[in-house]
Amino acid sequence: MTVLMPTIIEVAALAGVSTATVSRVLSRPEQVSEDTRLRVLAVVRETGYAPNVAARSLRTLRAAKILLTVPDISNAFFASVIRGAEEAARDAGYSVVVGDTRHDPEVEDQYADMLSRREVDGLIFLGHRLPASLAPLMARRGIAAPIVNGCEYSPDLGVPSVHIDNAAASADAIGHLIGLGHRRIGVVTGPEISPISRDRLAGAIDAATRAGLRDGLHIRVGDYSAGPAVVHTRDLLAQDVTAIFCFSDEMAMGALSAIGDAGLSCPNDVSVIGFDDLPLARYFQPPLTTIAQPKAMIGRRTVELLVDILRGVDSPSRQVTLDHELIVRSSTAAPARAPARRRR
Amino acid sequence: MTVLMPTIIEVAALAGVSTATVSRVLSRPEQVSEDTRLRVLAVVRETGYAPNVAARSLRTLRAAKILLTVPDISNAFFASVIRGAEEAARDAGYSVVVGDTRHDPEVEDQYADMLSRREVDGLIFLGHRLPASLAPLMARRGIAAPIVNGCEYSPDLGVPSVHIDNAAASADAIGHLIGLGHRRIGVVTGPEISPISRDRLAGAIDAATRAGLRDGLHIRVGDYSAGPAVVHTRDLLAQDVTAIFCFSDEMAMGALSAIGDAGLSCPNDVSVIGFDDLPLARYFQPPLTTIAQPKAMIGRRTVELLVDILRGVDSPSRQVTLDHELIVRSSTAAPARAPARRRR
DNA sequence: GATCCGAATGTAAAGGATTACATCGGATAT
DNA sequence: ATATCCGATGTAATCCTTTACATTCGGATC
Repeated sequence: MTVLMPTIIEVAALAGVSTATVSRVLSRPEQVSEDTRLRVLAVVRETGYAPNVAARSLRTLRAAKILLTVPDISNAFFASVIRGAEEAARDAGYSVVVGDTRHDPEVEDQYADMLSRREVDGLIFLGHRLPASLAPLMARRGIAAPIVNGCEYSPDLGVPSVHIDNAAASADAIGHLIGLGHRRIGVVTGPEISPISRDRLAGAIDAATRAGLRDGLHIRVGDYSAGPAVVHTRDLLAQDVTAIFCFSDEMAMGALSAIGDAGLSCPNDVSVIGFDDLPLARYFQPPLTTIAQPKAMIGRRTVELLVDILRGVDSPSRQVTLDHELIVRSSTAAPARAPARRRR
Repeated sequence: MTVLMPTIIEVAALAGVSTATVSRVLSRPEQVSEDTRLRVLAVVRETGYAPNVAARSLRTLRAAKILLTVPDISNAFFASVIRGAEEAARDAGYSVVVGDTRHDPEVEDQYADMLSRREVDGLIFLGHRLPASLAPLMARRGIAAPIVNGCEYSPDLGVPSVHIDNAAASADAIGHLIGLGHRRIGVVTGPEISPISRDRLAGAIDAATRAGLRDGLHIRVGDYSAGPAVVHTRDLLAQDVTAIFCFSDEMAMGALSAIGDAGLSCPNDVSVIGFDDLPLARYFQPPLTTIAQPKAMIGRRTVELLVDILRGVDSPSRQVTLDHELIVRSSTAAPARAPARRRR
């Protein structure tokens, strides 16, 4: 290992070939005779040479980087998506730049500028907002723009996306509760602006309506985080619901906390069902019944979709729907005969 | 917004100046007369021009990027550190590339190569291993190498780092339990190889020894994750401990789960204390007593340290110790008079 | 033996920004 | 009026790689 990384020129000189040949050995080895190839490779190994990415990127107009923005990086759900995306990206020769937008449109725009500036080749965003500064690009390139959405499928965005069937998943959750005998069910949603939350709500209402229990649904608007869910749960308990469906496991955690605080017990007095199947969900008290999303796979497929676009591959599907799964643990049970009443 | 991003040459032509002047307007505005500056800025705004980062990076040998590797991105603890790092990086004009090494030395090496290749300007690693491929760089540049560690302070690494006083924090936790009257205390540590875990263990043993309770400490080696902590907790309950100190909140969650499974209750039968103060810790059942680490601040300070190094600033301190705090919630209480016995 | 072909390799332009150095013009000093 | 200086700007080299096009050479074809 030399003090400074050698350039392709030095490698070429040492191997007694031109820089073009060195470059070819590294990127299109089949074009080079075996003799030459081995000689060059030996020099590369000796010197520890690695191509300068800036020069390469300048010449090729490719950055070999993908920007992945998440609305809240401290949300465990996104962590798994990121992991899946990183793995897929590495497989495809890209690295991932993770951007935490903190739900801030201004920050979203800042990150989106990296795409305009060609600092990254493509963008995957897990929120529901397409950054404003990308509108011209979308208008120009449409579906061929190197932009992919994860989770928050929204047809009017016109962006390829990877997601589960949120309405169906939600219907499964409600169906599970109704099947257990619940008739008064609380629902804690995500923000109203979130398409994902709207889909889930539609699915829940639909399932309840089909069972003739539309009026048994008590809906509260949450924001996927635990704090507000605690408040909503208190409120729902006052409505004598026997079960609560939270649109995220974090909110389910808040619900369990509120149920305990109220002197009630889950699932004896109130059942709780979550959404996401976080790694910790099985360690909740009681272990949480929830809808599992294939988090890592969502990350992986968004990257694959994006890489297809970057390579100009005509992918058959620009909307990928992955399977969800209802994971039944111990936080759901048949309701007690008499409606639960809060003690103390 | 034109179809293709214009180059500095076009901007220069439109503004009737040389490319040098455009460049100066953007990076050293004080060197340019106000007239010219305003004229150039107007053209920049009109055309939506932004410098090509590859060209800039090629010329300046700076990538304006920092690589941040974490051993496990799905661990909520790291999420907060990442967020702090990203914010600080953006403040300093850098963006952060997050790498998830999954505790895999090979992946660590792959990421470290990005530094050798000058793909990033510096590296922050949150694990305890300095990637092997960086040894030559460290040997050459020593403390001036653009490498910083977060959390896992290890003097022999010779790398600047940002961390809390883990031994003292751990002693605080044990002191809290002893103060409540606990005499048989379980400790679930991190992996033996983790310096952070060793420091915490040393602090715990030290505190117990000072109180004459060295023999009351029952130590089990965990790995910061919930699963193994469940098993260790079962084991510790069989030893009739009245309190358990876990070196991470995730493990505390596992402990709580195991305590519930054993038909015991926290804190009545067994107290539990964690480490990290994850955002969700307050929603555990019961709300978790834990040691708070300034997670975001750790991220922020690592970046600041690294940026100082990159700028050649002679920072006074290469080891930053941040404050921790014992957060007392409801998972710790005085032990019951009679030693807890497992029911059923 | 001349011609052609193709595989292997070389030459040199291009990619876009930064910056050391050169130049210019006007103000200041003498 | 001349010499000097300084601020503002321009010129052109440089960063390193990729790749279109040119060249070379041995072998096949006629």
